[in-house]
Amino acid sequence: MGVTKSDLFNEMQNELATVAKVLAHPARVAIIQQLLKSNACINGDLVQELGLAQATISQHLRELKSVGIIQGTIEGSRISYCINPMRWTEIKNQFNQLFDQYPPSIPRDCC
Amino acid sequence: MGVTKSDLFNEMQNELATVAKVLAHPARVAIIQQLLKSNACINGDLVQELGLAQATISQHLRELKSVGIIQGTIEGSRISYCINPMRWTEIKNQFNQLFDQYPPSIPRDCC
DNA sequence: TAAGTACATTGCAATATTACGATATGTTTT
DNA sequence: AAAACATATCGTAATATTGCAATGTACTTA
Repeated sequence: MGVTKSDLFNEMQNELATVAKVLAHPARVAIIQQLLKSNACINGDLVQELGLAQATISQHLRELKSVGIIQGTIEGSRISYCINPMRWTEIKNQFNQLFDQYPPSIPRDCC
Repeated sequence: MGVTKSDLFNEMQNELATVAKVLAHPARVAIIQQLLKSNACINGDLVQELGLAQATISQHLRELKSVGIIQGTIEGSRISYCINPMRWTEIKNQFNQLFDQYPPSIPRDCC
């Protein structure tokens, strides 16, 4: 196996899981935080900052791009990465839609 | 490989990634939503609700428990699962600490 | 245009995840 | 105590992820 049965779940559940998967690696969290921190848009200086090989960083960047949370613009021979503001807000809201479901308005008697 | 170099990253990054990994499966999102929805604390009725085998659900429950987001209490021969309120808030805050870093107070000129 | 720089992609080895049948453990009912 | 439940754990097959060296692609500078 090793393959998720995504047809069993609704779109919200699958989408949230997909985004969470992208955040589910410390290198990718670190990359995001670098982009947040750096005044100028950081590119492959990430290879210096984090201690991973260039190929590995590139792979992580691709996954971050795959859910649209970051975007890259070609800047001569370099590539400038940064947060995609629209998508950032969307993702933030997606998570908060889940997180704000608790505590429920009607109290529960459980546990 | 297949093994994350977690020593390269700080605690916040590793912890957020660990929690995100637990949310990174639609079945686990679905389980959480069932626990949120059900007035009484749902147990292995989850096997009925979601279309997965009992062993699979049990495995997902264990992962949710591993980060403390849910807790189970033995109720006779059954087990009653529910959200752990403290941990829920902690996790919500962890994510929002990241999410609220954007947009930055000082505007950026990038992209 | 050749050499250098920056980044992406490919290919591969090590490890992790997903799913489930089978089985173990513990509880309740008969 | 035996049978019937409820849940956890084990073992295993299929697939996914992580990391990197090697290589490809594209721009820049000499």
